[in-house]
Amino acid sequence: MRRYNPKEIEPKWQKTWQENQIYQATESDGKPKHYVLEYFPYPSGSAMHVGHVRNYTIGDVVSRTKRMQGFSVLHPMGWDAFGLPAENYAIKTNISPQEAVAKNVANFKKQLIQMGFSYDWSRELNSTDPEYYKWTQWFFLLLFKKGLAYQKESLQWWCPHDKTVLANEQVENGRCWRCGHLVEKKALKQWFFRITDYADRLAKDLDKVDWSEGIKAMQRNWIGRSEGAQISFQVENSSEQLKVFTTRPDTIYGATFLVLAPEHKLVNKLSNSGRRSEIEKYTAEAERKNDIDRMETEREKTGVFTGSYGVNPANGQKIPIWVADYVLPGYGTGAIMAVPAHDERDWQFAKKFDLPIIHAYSQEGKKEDQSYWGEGVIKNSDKYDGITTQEARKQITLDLTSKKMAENVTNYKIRDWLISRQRYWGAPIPIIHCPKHGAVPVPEDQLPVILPEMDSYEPSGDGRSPLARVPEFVNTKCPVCGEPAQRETDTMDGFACSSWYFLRFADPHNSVEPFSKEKAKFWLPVDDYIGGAEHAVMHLLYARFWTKVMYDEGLISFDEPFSTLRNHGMILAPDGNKMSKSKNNTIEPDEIINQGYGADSIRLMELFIGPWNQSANWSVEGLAGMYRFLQRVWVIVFEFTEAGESKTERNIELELGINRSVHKAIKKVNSDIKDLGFNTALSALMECVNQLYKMKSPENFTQAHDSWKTALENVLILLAPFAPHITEELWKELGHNNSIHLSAWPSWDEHLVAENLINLAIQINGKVKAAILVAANATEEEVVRLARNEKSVSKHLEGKTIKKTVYIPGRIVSLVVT
RNA sequence: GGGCAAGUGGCGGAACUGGUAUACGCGCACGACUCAAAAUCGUGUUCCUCCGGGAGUGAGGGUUCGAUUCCCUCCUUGCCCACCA
Repeated sequence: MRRYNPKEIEPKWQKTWQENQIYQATESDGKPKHYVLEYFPYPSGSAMHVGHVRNYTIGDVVSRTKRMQGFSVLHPMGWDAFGLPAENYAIKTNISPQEAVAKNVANFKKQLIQMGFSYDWSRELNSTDPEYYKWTQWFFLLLFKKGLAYQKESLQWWCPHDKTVLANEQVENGRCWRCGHLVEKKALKQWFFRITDYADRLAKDLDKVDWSEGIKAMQRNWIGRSEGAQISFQVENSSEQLKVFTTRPDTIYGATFLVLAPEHKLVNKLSNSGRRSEIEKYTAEAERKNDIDRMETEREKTGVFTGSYGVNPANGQKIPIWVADYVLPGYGTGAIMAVPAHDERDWQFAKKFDLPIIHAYSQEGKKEDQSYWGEGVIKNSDKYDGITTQEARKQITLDLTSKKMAENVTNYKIRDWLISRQRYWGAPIPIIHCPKHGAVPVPEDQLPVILPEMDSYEPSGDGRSPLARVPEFVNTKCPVCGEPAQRETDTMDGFACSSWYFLRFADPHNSVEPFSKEKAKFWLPVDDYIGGAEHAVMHLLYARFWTKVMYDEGLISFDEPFSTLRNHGMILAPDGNKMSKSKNNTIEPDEIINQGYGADSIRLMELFIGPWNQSANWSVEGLAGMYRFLQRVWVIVFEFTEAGESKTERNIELELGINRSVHKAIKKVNSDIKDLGFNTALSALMECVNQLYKMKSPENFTQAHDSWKTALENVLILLAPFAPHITEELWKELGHNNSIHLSAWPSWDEHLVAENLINLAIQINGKVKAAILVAANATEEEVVRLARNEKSVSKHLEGKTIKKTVYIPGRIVSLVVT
C-alpha cells in the first residue's frame, strides 16, 4: 500500500484540474445557476493566514456541493487591489504600486491554488486593470449624469498620516480605519455620491434579503432612519423662525429651552450684543475641540445662553435659546427643543445650568427625579391630556401643521458618501474642469482615463493629489469647447471598485460594456455571499446603493445584489487573539502544508473546529486528528482494492450493515450541509468511516465486494467537497477515469436508514430509570407492558399506583407514580 | 446607554419540533505491537459515591409527566453602534 502523502498528490491534482478547466462556469448547459462569491481579497504584503482561508473554504465547499448537485456554479476570484494598503506597502518597500500588486497577487493566487479551491480562473479580474477601472469610471459618470455625484466644499475628516480624506464610515472612534491615527477636520472641495437619496430604500429593502439580523441591524443603525416632526419656534422680537427636529412632538409642552449647535447659521444673529463675546468664545472653542472629545458621551455638558427667546407654537410660552455642543450640526436642523423631563441629555443640561423642568409623573402619581422616555399617557398639556403619547404625537403635529408651524419629516444619520481621495493609487475621477463649462465628464470614448506612472507618488499633504504634479496628465482640452482645461486629480475611494465587481464576474472580458445584460440576468443576484462582518456597513451598503442606481437605469433587473449573506466567524490565534503580523501569532497554510499535513487536513480543520458562523481559536493539535481521519479513509480504500474481487459466498448481513451505515451518513450530510453545518456533517462522516473501519477485513471485502465498492464511492463523494485532493486520488484508485468532482451527489434509501428495533427510554416521575429495545411497529399497549415489566422499572413501581402514562413513539415512555 | 451573538466535560464542540445531555474530534490514562521510540490499533475517560444510587448544561425562579431547548429575573463574555434629539 502506498502511503498517504499530501505533498505528492495535492499539487498533481491542482495541475490536472487547471489543465482540464473542470471548474469553468458555463451559461449554456441548461442547468440552474448558483453564484457563490467570497469577498475578493485585498492582496497585501503579508500572506494569507488560516483565518482568511476559512472564508474561502466555506465558499468552496458550497460551490463544490452545488456543482455535484447539478447546478451550473459560478465561483470566481479577483483582486481588490487599489487603495491605501497596496500603496503604503509599495512606499515602504520602495517599489511601484503596480509592481507591488503584481507580486502580492501572484503570492495570494499561489496560496489559493495550493488550498485546492475550485475557482473559475478564466474569470479572474483585477480592479487596477484599466480594462476594469474603465467601467468603474463609466459608473462614476453614470452617477454624475444622474445627479448622484457632486462636488462640495466642506469640512471633512482628514487623516494626517495617510494624507487623505476619509468617508464617515472609515472613521472609527475618531481614528483612521487603516492606520489608526487620530483624524482631523479639514475644509476641502470634495466629490460625494448622493447615497442619502437612497437611504429609505436601503433601509426598507433589508426586509427582502436573507442576511443575519446582526448585519441588518448594523445597516439600519448606520442609515439611522427616524420619523418625526420639524417644528418652528418664532424668535421673539425677530422675523426669524427657529426650526427644530424632534421624534417626540408629544412632549412639546415640556419644552423649557431651545439649543443650537455652535455651527448653526443663526447663532450670530440671535446673540445678544451684551453676550456676544462670550458666545463667540464658546463657538470658537467648540470648533477647535477635538472631535473625539466632542463625541464623548460621559463629558459634562457645556453651553452658553444667547440672550434670545423663542415662542413655543403649542402654548405660546417664551423659552430661552442656548448654544451647546451636545447638539450636532449635521443632523436634523442642527437645533433642538429641549425637554428635560423626557430626554436624558436635556435633563443633564437643565440640571447643570439650572433651567426649568416640567417633571414627568410615574403611574402611581409620583414625581420623577429623572427623565422618562417611555410611552404613557399625556399630562400637563392642555387639551391633549389623557390621550396616549403615540396618539398625541400624531395629533399635535397635525394641529401645528395646520398652523404652518410643523411638518412631518424623516431624518437619517447616514451622510453622503465622500468618494474622492488625494492619493495616487486609485481610479482617476473622469472629470475635466473647464473655466467656462465647469466640471465636464470625460466622453465615454475617451475612457479609461489612465492612471499615469509616476516615479514619486507619495502624497504631499497639502490636500492635493500627487497626480496634480503631472502636467501631461492635468493639462487637457475641454470636451465641450476645446479650450485648455484641467483634469480632476483626485482618485476614487477603493470602495467604488468593489461596488460592482460581482457584476463584472458575469462577463469579465466584455470590452464594449461593463457587462452584458443577458449574462448579468443569468448569473445574478449572488446566491451565497460569504465574508466577515468587517464589511457590514461599508462595502455592503455601497454595493447595494450602486445596484439600486443600476436598477433604476435599467441595466439590471434586480435591486438587491446579494440574496443570501453568510457571515463566517473569525479564526483566532491559539492564544485567543486576532491573528496579526504585529502580534507575531499568524499561522499560514504554507507552513502546515510544508510540515506534510496537506491542504485537505487544513480545510477539514477550518470547518470541524466549530459552527461556521462562530469564531474559534485555531488548534494545532486538532489538525493531527483531521489527518488521522483522512488516513483511515485512505487505508480502507487501498485495503479494499488490494483484497481483489474473488466472489465467495455473499454475506447479506454484512452488506446490510455497510449500506445502512453509509446511507445514514448520506442523509445526515445532506441535511447538515443545507444550513452549512459542516462540523456536524464531518462528524457524521467520521462516524461512518469508523464503523466501516471496524467492519473491514480481507474476507469481508471479498464477501461483499459490490456493497463495499458503492459504499466507498459514496463516502468519497460526500467527502469530496471538503477534501478534494485525497478523494480524487482514491476515486482513481477505485478505477474511475473521470473527476470525482464532476460526479453526481448521492441520495439515500429511507428503508435502509430506518431502524426496526428502537431503544426506548423509560422515565419514572421525570427521571430516566431504564431503556428497552422494542420493535419499531410495536403498539402502545405492548410498549407500556414491556416497560412496566422491565426489572429496573418494576421495582420502583412496587406499592405505588400509576397516575399517568405518557408514550411518545420512538422516544420515551414516561410513568407518573405516587 | 442601545442593538446583536453566546455561556454545556480537562479543551473545541453535539443534541431533530420540549423526549436517554456530553455525538464527533483533541487531550489524558491503560493495554497491544516494538529491543526501544514514533506511528498505528484496542479499551476507558462529566462529577460525587458507603456501588444502592445521587448531582449535573452561567445563577435563581416558573410552566410541564419531562427543559440545554419555552417564560421571568439576574450575572458574565464577545462584536457593532453610541450626545443622531
